[in-house]
Amino acid sequence: MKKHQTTIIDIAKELGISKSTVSRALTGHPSVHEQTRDKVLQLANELEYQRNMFSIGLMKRASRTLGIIVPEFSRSFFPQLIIGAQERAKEAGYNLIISQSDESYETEVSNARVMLAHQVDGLLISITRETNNFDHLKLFQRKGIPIVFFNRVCDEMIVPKVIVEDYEGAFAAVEHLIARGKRKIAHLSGPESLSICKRRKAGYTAALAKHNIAFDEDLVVHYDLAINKVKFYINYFLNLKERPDAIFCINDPTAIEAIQLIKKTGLAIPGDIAVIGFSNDFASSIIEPALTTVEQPIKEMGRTATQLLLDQIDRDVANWKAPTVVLKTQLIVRDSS
Amino acid sequence: MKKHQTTIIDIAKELGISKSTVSRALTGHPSVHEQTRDKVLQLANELEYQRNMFSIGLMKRASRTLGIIVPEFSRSFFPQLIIGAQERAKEAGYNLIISQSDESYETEVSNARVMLAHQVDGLLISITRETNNFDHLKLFQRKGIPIVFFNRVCDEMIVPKVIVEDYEGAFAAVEHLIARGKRKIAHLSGPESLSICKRRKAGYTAALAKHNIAFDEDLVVHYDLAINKVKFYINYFLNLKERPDAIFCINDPTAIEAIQLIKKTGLAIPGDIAVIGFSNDFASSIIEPALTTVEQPIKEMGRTATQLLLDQIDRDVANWKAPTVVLKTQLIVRDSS
DNA sequence: CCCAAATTTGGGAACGTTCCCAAATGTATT
DNA sequence: AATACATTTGGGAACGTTCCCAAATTTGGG
Repeated sequence: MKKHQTTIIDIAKELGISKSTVSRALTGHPSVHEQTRDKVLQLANELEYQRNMFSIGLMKRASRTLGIIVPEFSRSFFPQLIIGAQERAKEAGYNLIISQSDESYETEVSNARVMLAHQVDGLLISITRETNNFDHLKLFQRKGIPIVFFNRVCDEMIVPKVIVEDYEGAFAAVEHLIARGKRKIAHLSGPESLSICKRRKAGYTAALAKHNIAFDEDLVVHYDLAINKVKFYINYFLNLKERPDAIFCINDPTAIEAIQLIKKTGLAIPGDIAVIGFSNDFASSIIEPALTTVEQPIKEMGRTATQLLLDQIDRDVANWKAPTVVLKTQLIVRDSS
Repeated sequence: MKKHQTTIIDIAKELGISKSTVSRALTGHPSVHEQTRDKVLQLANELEYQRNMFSIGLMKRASRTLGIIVPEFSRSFFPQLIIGAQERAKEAGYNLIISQSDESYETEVSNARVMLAHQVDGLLISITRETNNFDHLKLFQRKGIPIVFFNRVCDEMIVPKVIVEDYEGAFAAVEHLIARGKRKIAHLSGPESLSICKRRKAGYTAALAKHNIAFDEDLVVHYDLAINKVKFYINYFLNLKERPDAIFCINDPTAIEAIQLIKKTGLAIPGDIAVIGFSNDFASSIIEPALTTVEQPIKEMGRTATQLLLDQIDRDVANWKAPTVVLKTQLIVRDSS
């Protein structure tokens, strides 16, 4: 099935010169006669010559390939982020291998192995909601392959990270709810292990404190981000003796689900209950009432993370302070609050 | 920066055996003494040995990697499809390299080159709305690398294809509108070059014919799928002397945009104008009124396309009839019709 | 016209693995 | 004990490229 691939040796033989010269001509090495170069280039083109990544990779011990592992694909957040990462990688002459861990720790570990097998020059990763053990990533460090975390980061590893102003965004969202007269503000958060959840919760708490609203433990619940479980927690809120008058949700898909559930009960949004999300997904402007949310620069996050990775690859200094870049967020006020 | 990678030679030296034996132990070759195998496996594990894809690829002239090129990432359709493809690839022990052409012909060509450079064993592709020249894909055929088209296929190339019942789906959608009493049914289609558009339009035309409704050329327009241009064509429809009483849109994002625009004018959906989409995206059930649409088995399409590709890779018979698999569609009736 | 310097080319090792063939070792059969 | 045969191992070529060093060729200045 697979035909013979034309190699530099084919070209060399055909032109009666050595493979070294062909190689030089093809890679644009300066010390090769112009006529020779032209002949080589033309013949290469004619024979549809294609450089063999394997032999090059073997020689250079580098693949000019970056890997990215994201937890999921089904909402718009990560695909958008990947576009940004891919753009930057391409600009720098790198390819990007994409894989998704499906929110499963095991798949993440397996994906990491694949990345290793593909000899990626660096890894971008946003961990799953389950990931508590980071051995598979520390392995990269031991092998000297740089890593950058984005969005969902690992606090215990000292590597560059890109996050957004989760704290500030959450703070602004909750303060906005307070300004709207809401006082019993609930927070439907994600897994406590995820740092984004911790930071958003901290912003929520701080906003309440600033306005002298007592923190009520019953009004904060954590769930595992499985979209079909939103119903359970919304029902819990709605059936509390003192029903909350606003819900700050950990992300937009959760908030959208919440809005749909609340609407079914006949309660008015935002009159009876206001809802706020986080991330400004595409669907958020479509639902009625349109969702108030905290916008984050998604594509930018992909680009920045990739840049930090490239920085590490170029650098050969071992000990430099791994930066944590924090990108701005912005509150988008719509009809749900 | 990059540390020394442990190789089979390191292991061989350490154990005082030959690299051949190590290789055999690692690949599970039967003719190696059990004790030797165990020793090798244990040391490999200890040294965090990782097989080098480059040398293996070089030897075997196969990468056990498939490539997939999709036109875009921003809506849920292609990401979902990729999940299906990735599942099937993984099951078969293949990795998947993903890239998106951003609806640009040039990027598609460039992506194809990257796939070639990565020595993919096969390529899955859905072409951009611009692609009219297929030289970059015929090159794969000449090199003996199998291709499978899905969703947006190329008619002139004889390779396996996976599509859905576009004709039947469109037929059912239009017939449903007619059953609802609609008679002036418009069709907002995509680029005429795309076969899906041709087929859906044929279904539309046939449904009209079956019910003795005259085909009105003014009621069919083609556009390039740039979402910000929907406005122009919807306005065109609304300002016709004989305003249509239904619009069959080429896909869900278009239909969603249409609904939003029509709502702004104060016209009732579906009373004044019914709207139907195609594909059943996530956002379609969220918008109000919820969108009636033709559901297609997206993940299944990804799986099937991958299977067809694997079939070709395994097969060494040169001339076999390239199959075109047609997957079922199903009309989902909601509130917009 | 010759020598030195600059330009251009060729030869061959190296990258890490697989795989074939031959060699070595072990086991059974007569 | 000798032969045949099965099991296990080692040696080395091959995959396609890069890169170093040396060889060949051209160029230029005196």
